[in-house]
Amino acid sequence: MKLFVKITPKQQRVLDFIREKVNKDNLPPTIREIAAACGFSSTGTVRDYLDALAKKGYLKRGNNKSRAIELLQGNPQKLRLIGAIPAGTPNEAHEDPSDYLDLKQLFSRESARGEVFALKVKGDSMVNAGIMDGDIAVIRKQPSGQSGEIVAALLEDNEVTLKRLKHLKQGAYFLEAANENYPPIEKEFTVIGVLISIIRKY
Amino acid sequence: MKLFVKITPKQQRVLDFIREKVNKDNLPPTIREIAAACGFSSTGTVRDYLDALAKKGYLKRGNNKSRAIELLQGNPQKLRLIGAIPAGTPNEAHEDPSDYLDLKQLFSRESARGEVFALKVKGDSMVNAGIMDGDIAVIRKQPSGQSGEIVAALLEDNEVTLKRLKHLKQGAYFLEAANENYPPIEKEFTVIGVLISIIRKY
DNA sequence: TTGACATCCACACAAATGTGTGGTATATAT
DNA sequence: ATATATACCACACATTTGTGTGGATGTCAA
Repeated sequence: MKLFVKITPKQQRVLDFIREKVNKDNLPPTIREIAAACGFSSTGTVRDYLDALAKKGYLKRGNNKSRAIELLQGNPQKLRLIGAIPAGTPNEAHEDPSDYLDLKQLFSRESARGEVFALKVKGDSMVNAGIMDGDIAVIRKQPSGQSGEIVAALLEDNEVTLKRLKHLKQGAYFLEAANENYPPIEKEFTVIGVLISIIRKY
Repeated sequence: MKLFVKITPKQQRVLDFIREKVNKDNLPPTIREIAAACGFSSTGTVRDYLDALAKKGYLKRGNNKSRAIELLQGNPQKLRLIGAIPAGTPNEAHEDPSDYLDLKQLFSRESARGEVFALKVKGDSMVNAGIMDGDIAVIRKQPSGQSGEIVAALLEDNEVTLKRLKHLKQGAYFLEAANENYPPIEKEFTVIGVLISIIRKY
């Protein structure tokens, strides 16, 4: 899949119409609606445009489904997800669903059950785990965690903290920071959930 | 059109399925897709449900148009966002709208200003900036960046890398890793965008 | 000159799709 | 009693819709 493929003015016009329809009606147009709007007399022409735009990564098409046009750029819900560019042939258009990051689906399963909340991280006690001051930690609510998992825990003073949970042989637990300047917490604490995601905004 | 009309459990089930489809695929379902999902053997049954839900103001229907179902009572996908010093346990409900993280709006502003894409981070060259192997970097496409900003850059060998951009006095630039094991990159490179967010899933 | 790409067309066809008609049954309110 | 709403079904039908096939022309790089 090529990265930044230029789009021709005519392709831009087709794309603009689709975007306009989606924004206005919340419903992508059919092939014939595009043809009528852009002045094409053949459905095949529109199909060629859609295939070209899909190949360039501007939209995604469904198979044999009406109106199955999904915009990928200028649409914050779904982002193109690229890995390291393989040196050689970077121009295949493969329909790998893992090529896209769907923001709506990021936590859809968990949040549908209503057991997810977000926690703003304060301090640098987890910097060595890549968790920085100001990060947003997404937590799935649950009363315990496995050893090594990063959990949100409620301390005695009603403060919520993010630490790595460690099990001891005797069934005891403690909380370990990912920063040598912070001592482990062995006092009483309650696990309120496990970390499932970190979101940071710059 | 009446609002706040009660709907029956079965109507709720149909509505939930539509909402799920719209959130997941950005495409409303067809009548027959609803029938299959909700266990109806007749398309007429679904039409009756859609008419009932439309009459109650929960959705709007188009005429003779496929998938023309427009939800009128949306569900913003929001997460409770609590700070590090909560006034109580996160189980308590305090309904401040600023206490919610709206996933749909996470990158709406940035994507309005330009194209946004996601890049899967490879390697540990930015660990000291809290960016780890496997993280998803959200990049706003732009051809340059300010000194100190973390940018995605295209190297000579067509590899995309994430580094901190540094300006020199003479108008020259170089890329600096956030890991002392990696030397700065002063060879030819092209900035393709600036980092606006990091997303990590556990 | 070959190939890839862009830019169009016409027409056919199967499948998908919304709608229409005519039922059955239960419950509830007027 | 009558009307209204809910909750289904089967089947037919006309359209809508995406796709397939087979062209055409031109540009541009290798």
